[in-house]
Order: sequence, then structure tokens, then C-alpha cells
Amino acid sequence: MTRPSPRTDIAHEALKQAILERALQPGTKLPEDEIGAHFGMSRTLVRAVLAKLQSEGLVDARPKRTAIVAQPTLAEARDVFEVRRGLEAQAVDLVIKRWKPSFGAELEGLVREEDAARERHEEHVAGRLGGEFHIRLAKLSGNVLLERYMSELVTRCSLILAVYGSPHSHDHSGPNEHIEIIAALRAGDAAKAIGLMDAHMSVVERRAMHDTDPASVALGDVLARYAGAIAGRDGAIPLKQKRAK
Amino acid sequence: MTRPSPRTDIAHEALKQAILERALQPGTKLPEDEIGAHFGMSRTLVRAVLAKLQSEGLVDARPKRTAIVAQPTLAEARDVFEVRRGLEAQAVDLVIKRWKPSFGAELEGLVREEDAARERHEEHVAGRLGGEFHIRLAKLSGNVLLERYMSELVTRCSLILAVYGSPHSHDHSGPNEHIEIIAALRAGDAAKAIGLMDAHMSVVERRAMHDTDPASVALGDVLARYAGAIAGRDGAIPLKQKRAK
DNA sequence: ACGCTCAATCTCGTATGCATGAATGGATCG
DNA sequence: CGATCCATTCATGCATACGAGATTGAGCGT
Repeated sequence: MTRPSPRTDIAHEALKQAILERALQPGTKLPEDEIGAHFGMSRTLVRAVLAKLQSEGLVDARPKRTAIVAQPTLAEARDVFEVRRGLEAQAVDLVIKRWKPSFGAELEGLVREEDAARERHEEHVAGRLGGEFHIRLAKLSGNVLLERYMSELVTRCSLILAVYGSPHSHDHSGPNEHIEIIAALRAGDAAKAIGLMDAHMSVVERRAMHDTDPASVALGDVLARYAGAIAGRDGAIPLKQKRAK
Repeated sequence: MTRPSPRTDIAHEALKQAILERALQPGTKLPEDEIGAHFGMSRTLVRAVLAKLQSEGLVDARPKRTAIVAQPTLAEARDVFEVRRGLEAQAVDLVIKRWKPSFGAELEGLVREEDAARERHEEHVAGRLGGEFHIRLAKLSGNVLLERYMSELVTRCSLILAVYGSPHSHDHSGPNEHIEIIAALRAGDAAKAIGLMDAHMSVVERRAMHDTDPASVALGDVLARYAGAIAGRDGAIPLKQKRAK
């Protein structure tokens, strides 16, 4: 699961997780210099990372201002969930068409992992696995593009839940719904599976209520923490000096 | 419709059109230097443009090789059409839910434009307008994200048709099908509209047969032509020298 | 005391340079 | 005569430099 580890991927992953876990609250400024300093790379690369995060809807980078963590509006949230419902339905449909017995075990494995994480009170991990379920489902559809889109949608939904959702139920009410969906898939009951999925989405979506104000965070500390967790080391990474000839 | 005109948008639009019109055949190398020279910008910006085109599936830019015009595989083509069918259905559904009388006129206007272009034998323009119909439909759904996805999908479909499709029927068999879809939308008949749309997609999709080899093209000539058409001037644009203090 | 203007500073936009890795053509060997 | 290996050339990866726009804080005026 872990990437090859080009520094640029580390920075991308670190920022993504930091945003999704709300360690970097919406509205937080993300200056290219500072980020580059902490990850040991130049603004050129940071810029690429921020561009990618923007295309994923996690960062808002307007023409000549400092990029900030995205603050999804309710309208955007509605759009995201709407499209996601549609693609989830399609994913379910395709998965049933191309069903193999191994699929059930694979999905159940994920649900178990999520359960385990939740029992360990690792809410963030559990939340991530909850989203992973849907991405895996899309992957099982055999459609790479669908998987990509679903991945992006799940990410955006996570941010939306982090912003508008109730503080601690990070992504899902419980994995029970996932289990039911798996059962319907296994039975080949497309209509029921889609119905369940839709209900599931409703539950997730119906947590668009609260609101919070973007407080200032110690960007440095957060980055160091996340970069460390991912790269396996901590603290700021110094820029690689000119190597000896 | 025309952009504000940052050079970077011009380059992006020019390359996009050149690729979709098959003036730059799949496999054609796209060196950053050369492109930059022709659009009067540095490799830094070209790189950003190429990255965007890659994310749109029009360019293939592998780690350390020169970027090339994308060569979609049949598997990719299948994925694209599959997802597009799903989103088209959803778009139709939403448009009917939020229908306003003005929608019909708007869509019909596009169809008429397409007809006119086709009568003038401007196949490329007609093809573009044919795709535009679907993007507009998605826009009328009121879902910005859906519009974005549809836009990307239509673009990719255009490339696929350019590669695998029959030489001259550039995007659509005819606007008749569009007219029928509009009628169903106006009648609020979601099932029929979705059925028509699906049939329409089938027709478009069923043109995955031929193949062609990537011949070498005079990149310079093509770029000059397309840059001229978009920017309103022609020829290579010299890099802006250091301006006097 | 409050608001406005302007200057100092913080970032971004973009070009360019240097180093490294791929592509290519020629020379050599079988 | 053909294939392979190596050197040269080309194109990219990345950092850095410089100029310009945005931000903000201080000083002035009312």
C-alpha cells in the first residue's frame, strides 16, 4: 500500500491525511515555502503537489493568493454526494455482473479490519478503512476510471464530513451496513444492493449540520508529525545540498 | 466562450484541439522545449499544461520520457464509455427533476448550431458541438461536479473516436438522436430519455474498430496553426526578453 | 480615537541553469 | 553484412533567482 516514496508523494499523502483528519482545518494557509522547507523540496515540487490536491478538491488555490485548505460549501457537498450516489450504484451493478466468490472475502476482510481499528479506538484509521471499502468495491468493478473517480469522491466526502459532520463519527455509522451490502452483492440482488447503498449514502450524507471556524494551527508541528508518520522519520528534512562531484 | 487568455490556457486549448482533431496523432512526442518555444513560455509552464492534459487523459507523460499524445487502449475506451453511460443517465435524471422550459430552447440551439456547422462541412466544429450538447446537458443538471466529469468524459470519448472511430463521422451519427432526447426530456419521461441516451451512446461506442499508426507530424506547423486560431495571431511567439528597468 | 494611505514584507509567477537519465547514431566486432 | 556497445546529444527533474502582486502594519491626518 505504501508508495515507492518519491518525496513528492510523501508530501501529497501527508497533506491529504492532515487535511482529512482535520489537523489542518479548512482555511489554513499553505505557503509553498514553508511546506517545501518541511519536506525538503523546492517550491517547484510543492506547487505540483498543491495543484494535485486542488484537483482533488482538498485545497483551494486561487490565482495569486496563498493556497488554503478547501472549505467546501454546502452546495458543493450536495454535488459530491449526488454524483457519488450515482457512481456507487453503477459500481454495485458492475460488481454483481462480474462477481467472483473471492470478492466477498476481500470486502469482508476490509470490514473486519475496520471493526478491529474501531475497537482499538483508532477512529481515523477506521474512518479511512470505511472509505476504503467503497474504493475497493469500485476497483472490483474492473473499471479503472470508475475506481479513480470513486477514490476522489470518497476523499471529498471525507473532507465534507470532517467539516460538517458530527465531531467523532468519522465516516460511517457502523460497518453493519457494509455487511448487508456484501450479502446483497453475493446474492446477486442488484436492486437490493443499490437500495442498501443508497440508504447507506443517506446516513452518511445526513451528517451535514454543524460548522466550525478555521482556527490557526501550528503548521510546522502538524507537518512534521504527518511527514514523520509517513516517511518513517520526523522533523524537517533539509534541502539536499549540492552533492560533491 | 473564449478564455481570458493567459498564455498557459492558450497552449492548453491549442494542444487539446490539435489532439482531438487528430492533427497530432497518438504517439507524437511533445517535447517541453519545443512547445514552450512556440507558445512563448518556459518549460515550467509547459510542464503544468502537459500535467493537466495528462490528467484529462489526452497525454501520456511517463516519469522520465518525453510526453506523447495518449494512445488509449481498448480497455480504457471501454471504461470511459461505461462510466459515461452511467453519468449520462444520472444527468438526464437530474435535468428532468429540475426542468425549466428554457432548457429545451438552449439545447435545441446547440443542435441547430451543429446542423449549421455540418452543412458548412466544418466537421470538426460540428463534432465539438455534438460533444458540447452532452456537456451542456450535464450543466443543466445544476451539478457542477457532474458537469466537470462529463466534460472530461466527452473529451476522452472524442479522442477515442478519433483513434478508433471511422475517419469522418467525427462524433455523432446525426443530431436526430439529440432531438429525440430533448423531446423526452421535455415530456419528463426519464425512462425514455435514459433509454434514448443509452442507445445514442451505443451508436457512438460501436465505432471502435479501425486503427492507425502514429506517423510523424510537423509539430511546429501544427502548433502554429492551432495557436494562431486560438490566440488570434500566428507563428511562434518569442520569449519575452528581460524588460528594461 | 478611528480610519485611511503608503511602504515594507511576504508570497507567488515565471524563467533559467545545472545535473542526471534516456535516446541515438556511429564505430567496432562477430 | 548485420548486430551490439558506447559516446554524444537531447530532454527532463529539480532548484534557484528575480520581478511583481498581495498583504499587512505603521504612521499620518481628520
